[in-house]
Amino acid sequence: MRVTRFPLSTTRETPADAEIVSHQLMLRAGMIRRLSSGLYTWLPLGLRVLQKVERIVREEMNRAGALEVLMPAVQPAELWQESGRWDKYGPELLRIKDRHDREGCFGPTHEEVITDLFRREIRSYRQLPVNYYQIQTKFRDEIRPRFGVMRAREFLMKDAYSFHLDEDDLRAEYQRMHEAYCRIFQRTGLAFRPVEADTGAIGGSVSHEFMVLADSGEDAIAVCEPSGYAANVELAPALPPQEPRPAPGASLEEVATPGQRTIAEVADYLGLPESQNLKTLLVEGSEGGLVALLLRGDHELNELKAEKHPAIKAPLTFAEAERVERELGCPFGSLGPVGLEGIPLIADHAAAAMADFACGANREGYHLTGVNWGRDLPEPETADLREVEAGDPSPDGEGTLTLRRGIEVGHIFQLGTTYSAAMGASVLDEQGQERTVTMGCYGIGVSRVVAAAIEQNHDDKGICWPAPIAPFQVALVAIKAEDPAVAEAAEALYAELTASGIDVLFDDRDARPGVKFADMELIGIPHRVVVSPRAIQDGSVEYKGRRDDEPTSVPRAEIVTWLKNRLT
RNA sequence: CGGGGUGUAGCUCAGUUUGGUAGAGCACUGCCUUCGGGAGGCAGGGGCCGCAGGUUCAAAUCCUGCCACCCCGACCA
Repeated sequence: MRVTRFPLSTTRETPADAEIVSHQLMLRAGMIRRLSSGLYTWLPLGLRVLQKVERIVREEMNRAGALEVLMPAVQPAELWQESGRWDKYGPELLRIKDRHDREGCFGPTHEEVITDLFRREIRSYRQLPVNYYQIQTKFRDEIRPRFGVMRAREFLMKDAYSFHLDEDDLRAEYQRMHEAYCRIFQRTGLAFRPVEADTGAIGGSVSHEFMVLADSGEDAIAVCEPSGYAANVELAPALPPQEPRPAPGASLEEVATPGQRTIAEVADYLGLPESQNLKTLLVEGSEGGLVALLLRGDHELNELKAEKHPAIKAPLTFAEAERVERELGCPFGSLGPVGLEGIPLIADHAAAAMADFACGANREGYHLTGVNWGRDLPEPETADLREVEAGDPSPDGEGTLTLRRGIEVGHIFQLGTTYSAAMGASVLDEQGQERTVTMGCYGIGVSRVVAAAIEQNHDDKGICWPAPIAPFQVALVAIKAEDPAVAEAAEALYAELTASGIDVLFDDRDARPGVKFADMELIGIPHRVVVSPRAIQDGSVEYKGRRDDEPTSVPRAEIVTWLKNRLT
């Protein structure tokens, strides 16, 4: 491809509203353009990368035995009513009406459609297992789209759905998909990590996310390097403290703490560490009353853990300040578990292990100190409620956790029978008995992979594409192209490289060298070859890898082999 | 949905306080010079100053309403 036939539309200046580096570089390199909030056009350069990722995904899914289909992006409401998600799914679901007033939606995911397809097409256990996938545009009406294609409303996703007669077969397929995903992300050249994950709204039991490690990632993950344990922090269990609770040493006292509300303020005022303060959070219970959640002052509530507790209403809802004032007569900052009549207490394991602690006195401007479980108030019910922290023991008992950030590029689920049961997807088994099938589902955010790759591979000059997903393999730059000898040499080399199957971007523009170099580096082409008068003189060309510091002189006769050795 | 902010050339932004002929840099077009790290000169093209009302002799600028976008939070997962 010649640059004179492939407008680059690179910019030197960084667009003002792009926050993260991948978004900035995708705009500056001319890969994408925003049409509207969360909606992006892929320009030719960006599309090339997107399609490379798509191709790797497709090849590995096919290799793993999955079958490609293509389902409609627009789906009828009936199917969603059948699965029960028409009412459950929030405003993220873009609902639409056609001219006949029939309701439908633009698909954010395709469990319903695929389950419907399955029940119409597959009759016998002998046709199982089967795994259908598609690569297709999804729409989720994100409340706050941001970071370019990283969290867009419309995006390209590979989604796969497998069907099985029993759980064992599902687990085997799940494992195969797990391996296929590892191959896919390895091939894209990304540093990634599979982590245990929550199943969320999709439902199901077992689930893993594939995280590309990046500081800009929106998810936090807990990792234990020695043992290999890795999980999304929202899921990672915090183990109860090993040491037994110290015996009470102080007596209960009420002290005035005027104006002190937050844990930090109270701890500072009382001269105690935050870990000696008890944090009391009031949330709505599943029966309509309030429930008090108790945490050590320096710990954070894990909302997902909380809302999975049977006594707590899901989604987690904090008590309103007004209601607390009315029912308890004090503000949030003065809440404590002592004497909270009629409100169940649930203490985090670490909170239950505290002794001689401080907490609110349920009276504005006062706190209690020297509080002890079992003496000043009953032993509480305990649960794992807190967010894990760096340095916590790993849940598998080996080593300690570190926290890292990641970008979720893939998510696989063992769904079970949630959809097949609701929608009557079954087959006849060996005995001629009708059996509800069990399902798995497997997603990859294809467009997000592109952004994640940039987050992980860039420098101050621009993108440094991993070779397998680079828009072009080689940049060929002619310097002093108006010199007939240079033009001729560059044309000849371009023809030769193209003929040997190398994907070349030939910068044949009448531009200064600095402009060409800067553009080729910004758009991140992995290999660069320069043809110049000075090199022609001694029968060589100049080679430089995108991450190399210095160029290398390579004999003209050897450059094609030289490149091929580096392309693989 | 709540709070904050911004809308002026394709992009990055001045100009708004104090009303008086719409600007700069980059990008774009032409010519000349230059040519191994985003060149220089000259000459150009490009604007419903987000939209709609209002005040005024006169509005990018003041007033009212609306819209869009961005950030933080909540929501969603």
